Amino acid sequence: MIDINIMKIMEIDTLLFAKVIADDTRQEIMKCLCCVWLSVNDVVEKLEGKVNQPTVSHHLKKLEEARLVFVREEGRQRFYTLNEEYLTVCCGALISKFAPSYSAQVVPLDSIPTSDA
Amino acid sequence: MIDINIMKIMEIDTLLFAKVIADDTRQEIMKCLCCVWLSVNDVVEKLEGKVNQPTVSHHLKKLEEARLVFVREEGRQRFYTLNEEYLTVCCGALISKFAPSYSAQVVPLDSIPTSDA
DNA sequence: TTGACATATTGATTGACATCAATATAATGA
DNA sequence: TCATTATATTGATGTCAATCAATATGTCAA
Repeated sequence: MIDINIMKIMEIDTLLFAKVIADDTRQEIMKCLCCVWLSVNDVVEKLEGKVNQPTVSHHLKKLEEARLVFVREEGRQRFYTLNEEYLTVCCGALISKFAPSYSAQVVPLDSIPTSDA
Repeated sequence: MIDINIMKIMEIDTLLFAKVIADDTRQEIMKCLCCVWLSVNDVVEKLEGKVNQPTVSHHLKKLEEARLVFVREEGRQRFYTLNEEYLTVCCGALISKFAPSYSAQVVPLDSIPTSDA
């Protein structure tokens, strides 16, 4: 059980995770999507003209590919929300990879999501 | 006491942190510097021709600016090691910012380093 | 002081990617 | 069916950053 989870956290692509969160606009979008479901246009409006719709779609796609958001389709709209749990697991993977001394006290081994999205 | 630490974790620039770790070569260097002190040339050799010395110096500078490595000068050599604690704190800052629901169980509030490097 | 070594800096090149305008696709209502 | 709305895709452009060769800076030994 624990072994499986340790294996899973090892498989996490810390480079992909880092690259996806290493963008200002993307971090702003993540902040918007924390704890709430928003449509693409909701996000565009929340960013108040900083970027326009295709750019937001582009970033949401990146976040989706990195499993950092959940998507729910509803008619012609797509609602997104942040996958806080997976984000936490990725941070745990970073610590487990680069700060093994702090791994034990930090990584929540029993909250790792399964692969079937 | 806890308040001060919470304040500190809030001040952490999660965008800078993400950008610095969002590079393959830099992650390899970080892996090399985990738990050991290495000189610049030691790192160059460990990377076995992947990049050359100026590139390694460049990356080490970035890591130093982001407080992710400690430096010790010794004669004409400079030894580096990964700052595992600060890396852990940065991960905690990410979680506290983007996954507040998981913040409590993950962030090690009492292991935040002081500003005087 | 001079030569060898260790690291940092500079300038040029290149590739990756964020952004936008324009357009395509898809769903809904009249 | 047609117009409208919501989102995605495409192609072009510009910017940033990784990399390297060459060189500078700083340290040690003889």
